[in-house]
Amino acid sequence: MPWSRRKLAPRQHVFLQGDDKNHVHLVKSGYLRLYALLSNGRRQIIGFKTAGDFVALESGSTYRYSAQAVSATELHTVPISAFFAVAADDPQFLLRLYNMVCDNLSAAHDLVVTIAKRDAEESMAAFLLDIEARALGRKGKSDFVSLPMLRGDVADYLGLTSETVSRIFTNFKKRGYIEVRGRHGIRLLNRRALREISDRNARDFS
Amino acid sequence: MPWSRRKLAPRQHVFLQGDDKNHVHLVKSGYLRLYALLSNGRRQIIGFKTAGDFVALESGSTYRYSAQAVSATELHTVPISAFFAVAADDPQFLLRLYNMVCDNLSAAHDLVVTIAKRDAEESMAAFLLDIEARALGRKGKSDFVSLPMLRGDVADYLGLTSETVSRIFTNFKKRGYIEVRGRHGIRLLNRRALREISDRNARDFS
DNA sequence: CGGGTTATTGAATGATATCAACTTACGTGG
DNA sequence: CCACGTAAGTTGATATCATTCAATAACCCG
Repeated sequence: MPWSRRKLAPRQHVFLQGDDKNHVHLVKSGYLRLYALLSNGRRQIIGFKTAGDFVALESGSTYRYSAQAVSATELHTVPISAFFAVAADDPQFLLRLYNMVCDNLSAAHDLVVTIAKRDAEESMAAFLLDIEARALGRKGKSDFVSLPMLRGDVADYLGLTSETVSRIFTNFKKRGYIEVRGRHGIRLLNRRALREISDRNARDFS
Repeated sequence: MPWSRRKLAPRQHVFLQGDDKNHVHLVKSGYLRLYALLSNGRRQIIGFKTAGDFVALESGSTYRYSAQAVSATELHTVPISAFFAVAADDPQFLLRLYNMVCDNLSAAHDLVVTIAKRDAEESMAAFLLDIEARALGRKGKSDFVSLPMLRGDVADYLGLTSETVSRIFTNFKKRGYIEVRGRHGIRLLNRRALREISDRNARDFS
């Protein structure tokens, strides 16, 4: 399968919402944000992609969202025709793609659940636990996790404002649940407490 | 492919979150709600399914959400092993499944966007337009559309409360945007206005 | 070290949840 | 077929929490 390498600087776009979809992308290193620009000008981030993740597996002839580098990012790009030509000949491969999209679907459902919590603290706690769990596949436990995205990215992902995100970071710090190092380093000190917040009932009987 | 027919009364479950996933389902008539029960007891509806829709195409060995009949529903049920045996032998069929899951993924993204609007009126306007568009495939224009689900379902779908949903219905009625007949009939009288609400900027410069 | 971007903090506003009372719709059985 | 009873929906008052606007502080790149 033919592919080409591509390097992106922060803020550079892989593609824009509405572009003709001619390629599928595989992230080799770095970090991407996928986002939709709403007609009202707001931005909804629908996911982040990191090394090993495929981008644009969905059907449709145009991209439904934009993909932009958060930090310096390398990716491999494959013409979509070649990609699906291989897939059509190799049911095994197609099945793997199928499962990847299924995983994306589950992730989207999780995002719905996280957003709809309607309590900023709950959403944030769930987000931090999720980010750490995803990173834990690579690193050792109880270590600092990299948070490459900006506060505004977290906000646009969870449906909050960057101020609220900032306030909750501060609040979690004060309560000793997390430790923050610089802008992009975070370490969870009290996962249990975060899990309780993430799971707590809005109408609490305490 | 072997399949069996199944009839469900309102409130009856097709399956529960956490059950072993042994079957795939195809809705023949009626209406289903798919929902996740959160650890805090709240319910997040992640989608509704109607005639022609497949349920449980996702990967994974257990159901990640529950499926329950809203109104009397008929469906065809296929053992998952048989289903994927056929799919593995028939790349054409597998590709169609792939595209269906992709559509589900897009729908989930749309839901994220709708919820994250964070303005109840915007979410509701988008919801009504979406419901009508989906139903319009079958019926003539400017007609009453069936809204089989309850107010509480809409609320749990959009991340609101049933009271808020109710208030907005009333409000849209008063403004002449919609007409409501009984509990389950609705007709959009002013799509343009609804679209403007759905698309309006929170920080409006008017 | 300096400039610009990003993040934090504060005060006030406003939208939606909550709690509670009341009304309507609808299916069931008489 | 009508009356009734229950579940669903509506409406109102209040409280809460996130947003908004604004000012300051920290970070990071050259």
